[in-house]
Amino acid sequence: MVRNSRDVTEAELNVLQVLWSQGLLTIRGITEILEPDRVDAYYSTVKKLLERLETKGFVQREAAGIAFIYEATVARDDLVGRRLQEVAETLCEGSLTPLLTQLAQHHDLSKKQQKVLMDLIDDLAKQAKH
Amino acid sequence: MVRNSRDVTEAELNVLQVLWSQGLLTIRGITEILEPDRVDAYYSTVKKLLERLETKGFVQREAAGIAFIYEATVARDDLVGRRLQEVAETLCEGSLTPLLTQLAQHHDLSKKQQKVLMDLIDDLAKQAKH
DNA sequence: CCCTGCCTGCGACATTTTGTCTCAGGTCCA
DNA sequence: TGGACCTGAGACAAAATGTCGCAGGCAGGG
Repeated sequence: MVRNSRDVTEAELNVLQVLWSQGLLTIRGITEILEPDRVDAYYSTVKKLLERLETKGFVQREAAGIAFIYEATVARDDLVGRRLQEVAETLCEGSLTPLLTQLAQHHDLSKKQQKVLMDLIDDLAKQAKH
Repeated sequence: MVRNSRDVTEAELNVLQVLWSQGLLTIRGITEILEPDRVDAYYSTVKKLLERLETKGFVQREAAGIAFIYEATVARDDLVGRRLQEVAETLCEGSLTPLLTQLAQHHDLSKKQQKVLMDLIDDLAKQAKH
């Protein structure tokens, strides 16, 4: 019963977003962006969040004077990729085709775009079958 | 701090998978497929899982003689769609384009297929900009 | 030289979520 | 009438999450 523990939790993601948009930051820097009105209390929270992110390998830090400076080691797109992969594995035995199909049908693509996508999917299907 | 509570948990998904592949089933039926060796104990677990799935609207039941018969009300692809949507909202401000990009780059598509996809993505980008 | 402010490591907590089960009470049939 | 099987309601333990507190170190200003 190994728990699923999602890659990044909600609160952790907030921290990551800040790092993605601001680049390198100290704990305090991040905290001031996330909770400017209660930096004191929230500081520890951010610290813990970063600690967890680091053990998961999503951020790294580097000494800078008295403090540490944190930096994201995954890009937003990496995370997107991971999650897609996870969806594929959890629901589609690892195949990505169903994801493409979903994207093709579910959303605001023009008829033509849908056709392009569906053709590509057919293509993939053949390729897999071969 | 409204918790995220994923659509369907691991254990719940197992139940759903059975329903997807077998169609209509009673609690016992599902249990016998999932844990044939300990039906007695696991029966209650499946019952609870179905109960939760029902409140989430992912299965429905119908009286059938003395018992209830359960049926999935979401298809696997629906779930795929939901999860993709969630990824898009959580990481891409709702845009699906990054997901397509990820799919295009990340995986075993031929050069030609990649090109097709990327063109489609460009297309989408233009369309959005206009 | 000492105080204050900021930083760090380490751990505590309260809540929820999840997965598992137990119980008490009905129903149906051999 | 005794099982065998169902159901509703709820108890639990473990783990995940989000929040903080505390003690100790370094560094510059008064």
